[in-house]
Amino acid sequence: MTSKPRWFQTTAIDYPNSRPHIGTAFEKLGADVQARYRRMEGFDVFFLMGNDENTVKVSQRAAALGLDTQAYCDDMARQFRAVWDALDISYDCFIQTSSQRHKHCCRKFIQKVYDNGYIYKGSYEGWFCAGCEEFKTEKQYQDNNGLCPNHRTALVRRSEPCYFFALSKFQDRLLAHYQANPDFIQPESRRNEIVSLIENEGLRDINISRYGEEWGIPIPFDPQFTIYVWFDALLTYITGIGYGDDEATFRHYWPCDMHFIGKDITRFHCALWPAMLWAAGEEAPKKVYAHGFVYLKNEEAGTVEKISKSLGNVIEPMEVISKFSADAFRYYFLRECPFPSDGEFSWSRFTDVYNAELANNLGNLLSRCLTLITKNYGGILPQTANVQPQVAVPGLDLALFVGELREHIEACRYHLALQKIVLDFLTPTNQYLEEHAPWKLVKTDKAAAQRVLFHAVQSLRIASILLKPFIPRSAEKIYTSFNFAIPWNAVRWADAVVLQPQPEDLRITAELIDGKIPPLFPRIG
RNA sequence: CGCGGCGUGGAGCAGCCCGGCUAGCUCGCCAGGCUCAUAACCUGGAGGUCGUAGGUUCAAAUCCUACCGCCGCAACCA
Repeated sequence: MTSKPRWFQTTAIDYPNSRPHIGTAFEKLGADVQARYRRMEGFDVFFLMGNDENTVKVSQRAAALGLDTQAYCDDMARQFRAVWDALDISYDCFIQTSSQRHKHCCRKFIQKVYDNGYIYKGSYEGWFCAGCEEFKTEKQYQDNNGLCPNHRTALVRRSEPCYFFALSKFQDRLLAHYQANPDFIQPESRRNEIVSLIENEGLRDINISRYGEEWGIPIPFDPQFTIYVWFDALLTYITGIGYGDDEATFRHYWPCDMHFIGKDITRFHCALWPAMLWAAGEEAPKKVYAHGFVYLKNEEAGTVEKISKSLGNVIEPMEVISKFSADAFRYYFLRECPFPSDGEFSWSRFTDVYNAELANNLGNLLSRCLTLITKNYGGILPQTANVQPQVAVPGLDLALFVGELREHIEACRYHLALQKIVLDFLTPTNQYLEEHAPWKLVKTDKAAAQRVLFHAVQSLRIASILLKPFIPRSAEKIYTSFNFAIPWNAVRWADAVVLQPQPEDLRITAELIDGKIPPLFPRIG
């Protein structure tokens, strides 16, 4: 293992009932920015993702399609990964809960919790539908006047044996943990929610078994039962890094630095999960980050809708990626939808943000710099070797600026980080060009115009570094358009602050067509 | 009284916690400028009862009270 500080992060694992939509992607994007940023900061990053397959609904869905459940899961996992790959999500491992490795390690874990005395046998009573072969919640019972929402047949009161996890025993310890670790649940609003929930309602022991299911992980100490999907799903976070079969790797990365989850499953991660770990003698994760949701803005109706299959308003990421680009997709959601709270998607908003900030501001800045240097200097700015560069933004304290961005990124306020880059850095650089007008200056004082361009290009270098976690491909294109000394792969976040002379004259290395670079972000018409 | 969030010029937001310069920003709109650039860029302008009604204060978008409206969560919806 390396001596670098390590950074282990996960995203929630997804049900492969259907393909991922833009909301699912939102979470992965937020996590990906963090992972990329941490790598630039020199961390030994491990980024875990996966699919949650041991649920009855998955086997039902497979059966409906006439497929073997495992084959169905494998195919869905392939499709999920195809989307994540297309979005440049830089995960290190993708785990399927139907994998033998996960099942094996999962059984080891639950056995340990059982041995430690936190699992006991009891019976679960509730409203059961014979058609669905599952219990319905009290709310479902009431909403449907005692009938099954699917079968319209009467629900029957039924009790069956089951195993309980003694969650209630951890209530005080959890509250103490929240108190001692104020950052454990982020953002703060979610933390308040959980704390008040536990203080007001308390925690009950939960049923962690299902009886008579074929699909799922059998409980080692009573194989007639399978493990409740949540108990099993959460365990990916440790089986994915070797719990139970690769002790060294597990010890290296655990406890997790950040679990990225949706705000709807906060309680599982903030209450159940730490309790499970403690019950097995392991440490709780360091931080759980519950991000907001993406809703759809219905432009005709002027309303905001939840994304759902039943409403038929699902937008698949691939639709946006193939129409525009992965970076356009990334930029929109990271810039326009606050990660800590909710955001909205609409095609017209997408067009606005893309045109205004990516095409007109960033892309155009690159174009004008490249063209000016090519036309007037043949692509090389003479006598710029060993010249001290300056920031082309008057009054900007670069170190302070980059430091503020760092704080935003570490708190997952990506929208504010991007806003700052555009407003406080890119726009002023465009203004700088306007003010010094090198296209005019070059006619009277070629050396002065050359200095203006030299400094303006520094902005592009800095911006590309700062944007690397957000829009990696475009950032690379910008950076590699010039002969900057440090290779792209070796660029650190801190390099954004460093203004250093280069041994060579600044020159354009981008591939030009008729002396011009094709627009980085062609405007959407 | 289940919990939580929101309501600021046409649209989207910031400001509110720790009241105080002419309520700030982006998009859109209008008028100029520039012409290096992706009809892009730059400058200026119009447009606001800061949800409603009270209260506290020399002073409230900002604090207090009530009400109205919208939304999310409510233990297998990312």
